[in-house]
Amino acid sequence: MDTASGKRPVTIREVAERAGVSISTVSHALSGRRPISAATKARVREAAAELGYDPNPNARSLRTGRSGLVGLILRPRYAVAGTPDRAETFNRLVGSIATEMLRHKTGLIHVPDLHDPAVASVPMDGCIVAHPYGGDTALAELLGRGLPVVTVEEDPEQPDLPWAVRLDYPPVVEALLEHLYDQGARDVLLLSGTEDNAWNRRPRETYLAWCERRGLPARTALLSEGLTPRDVPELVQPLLSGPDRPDAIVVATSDFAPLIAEAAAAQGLRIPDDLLLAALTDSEHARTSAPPITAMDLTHEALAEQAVELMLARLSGAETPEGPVFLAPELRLRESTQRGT
Amino acid sequence: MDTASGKRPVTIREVAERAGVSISTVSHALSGRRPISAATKARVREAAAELGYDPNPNARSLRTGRSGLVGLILRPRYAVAGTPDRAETFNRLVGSIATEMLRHKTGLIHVPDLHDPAVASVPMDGCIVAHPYGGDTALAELLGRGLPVVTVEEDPEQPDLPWAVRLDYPPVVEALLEHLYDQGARDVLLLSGTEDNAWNRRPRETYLAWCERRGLPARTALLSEGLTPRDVPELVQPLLSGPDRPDAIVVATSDFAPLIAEAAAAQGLRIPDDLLLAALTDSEHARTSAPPITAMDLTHEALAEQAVELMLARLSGAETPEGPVFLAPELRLRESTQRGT
DNA sequence: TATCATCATCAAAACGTTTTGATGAGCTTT
DNA sequence: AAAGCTCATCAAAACGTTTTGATGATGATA
Repeated sequence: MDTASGKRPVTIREVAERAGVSISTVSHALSGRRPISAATKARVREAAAELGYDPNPNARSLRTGRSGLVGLILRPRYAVAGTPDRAETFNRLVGSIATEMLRHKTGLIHVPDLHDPAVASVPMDGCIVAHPYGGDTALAELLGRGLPVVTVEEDPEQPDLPWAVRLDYPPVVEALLEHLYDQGARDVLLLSGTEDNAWNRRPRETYLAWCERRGLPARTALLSEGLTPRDVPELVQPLLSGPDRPDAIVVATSDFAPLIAEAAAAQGLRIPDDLLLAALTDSEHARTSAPPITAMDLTHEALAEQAVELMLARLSGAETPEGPVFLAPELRLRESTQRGT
Repeated sequence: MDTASGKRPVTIREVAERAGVSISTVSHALSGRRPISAATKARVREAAAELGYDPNPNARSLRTGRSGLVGLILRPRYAVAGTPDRAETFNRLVGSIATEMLRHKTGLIHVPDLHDPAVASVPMDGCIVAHPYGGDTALAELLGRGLPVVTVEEDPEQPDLPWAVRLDYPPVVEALLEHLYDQGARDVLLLSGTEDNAWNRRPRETYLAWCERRGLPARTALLSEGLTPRDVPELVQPLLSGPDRPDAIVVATSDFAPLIAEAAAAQGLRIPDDLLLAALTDSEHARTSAPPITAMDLTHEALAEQAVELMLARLSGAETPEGPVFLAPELRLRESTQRGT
């Protein structure tokens, strides 16, 4: 077969020659932006079909200034670092945005690396930045270029940036902490992740305020999202021994929750009887662990839906609210925080 | 702030003026394709940096004929139809390819709709078509355009199309069937999906051959991948009652396996004691069902890795094997097919 | 019959790059 | 000092569209 490669694509000029008209007539006939007689239009259509004409997207975009494509930059590094354990979050993030874009029949580009000059830049009409860092440089660059940007979660350094789809953490985190309190917890340890984004910052703020209000000690530590499962138990071990061990742990990265449960078991601590355990993301690990672990679901699908809709509305020139769209994470109460009644 | 929008991007002409050189000198200085004196090169670099110059990707691609972007067309409709239940497969497919592309710092475009003329076509140097249909029209169109194509799994009507990454089903499906036989199954029912792709065709062929060779009855039925969970039990119910009910079921779509288990339980059939049950994809549903269900893992991640590597090798002009790359699916034996010893 | 409006089509410019053949300045060689 | 080279830079063409002002033909009006 001659499907080999390097077959030169059909241009509008060849269509014009075949139909016996000028280039501009072809353009008008196909786009319908100027009246063309029915006969000519039919001849042009036929010629285009016979030749298999497909307009060169680069030429078109160069001329019109729009590509019809939306970019996607996914911030959390750990997700890309891509241990298989962390893949679920990444897949869900990417998959839900891709699904939404397909529903709207609009092309989506995963932008590989905005800053590397060796990487060709990408023709996009707008860009979705998911989970930006504090003072995110990529975000700043895109805004500096005047490109329409929609963020999923806010840049914590610029919380009032317009066109953000945000999660409303405080009420849900507080509900979780109150739940732990109800179950008897008086010494709650918070293990945050190390990426500087809204998901790590906001719940921490709420936690600190809650401890203060309740008159409880605030105890926090960091647990990098990039850790391998091997590393976690030994890091957590010392926190669980000794007389002043916490009676509840809230860990950000839910993939680590089962590992903490193991470490606890190794110390002879039962969950939930001796230690309550909850996570700030949901995941298969959390759902299927024994016992199942209470977690906050970030509702990535809903975030994706809102972000894509907002972006497409902006690009189509529709009126859009500049203020942030707030969504509520969902609390999934499971056995790890429910003591037998 | 003036990050509003519509800010006209910086062109190479402005950089040239600022640096006091010609346009072509700027191009050469930045690309290094012709020798430029160190002093001039520095001046150009500086001017570009100060202005925040970013070459227009459309103009560049128009001129060079390459965009540096790879397209992705994901065939299975049910995945896109996107009931949340089926999202796992879609996310894993998309996520693993996106991950690989990011690793290689190359942009990936989700191609929305190849045939809809209302949808702008997309500037890609090559395209990965995942799980093509039999006689796939999109695949044919891309090949017709002379675009480099790599398929994940083959078009079952054109199994010998070059540059495919394929799963080697027969040995693994046979191993599964033998396993069922060892566990006592003598009447195995196969419930295939309705999408016409390799994943539905190949295992079915192996099953029919195996039944023949073993002298067992071949019993197959269809269960559309697009069914909602509600529909499945009542469709399956009649197959499970009566004197000639099967003693083992292999169902393609693993999300349906737990539903079949429920239907069986409703008939008083215990798994694995009265009925063996296995699936031809793996999923969370299968892993966490009670009992956990034996399944064939299609190793999407490995497929993605091979496909992306093959595509990038072709685009970079490297020597690549035309013949298919074969990978083996992995059999995950679980309780649903293991009778107590 | 001469003039004017209408309609369909055309020619040319523009989008922002990369690429290539041409040009001029500065050295070396005779 | 004239001729030949090398090196750095430039001007112009080309990529394939869309868009717009111009043009010619046709039919209606005075």
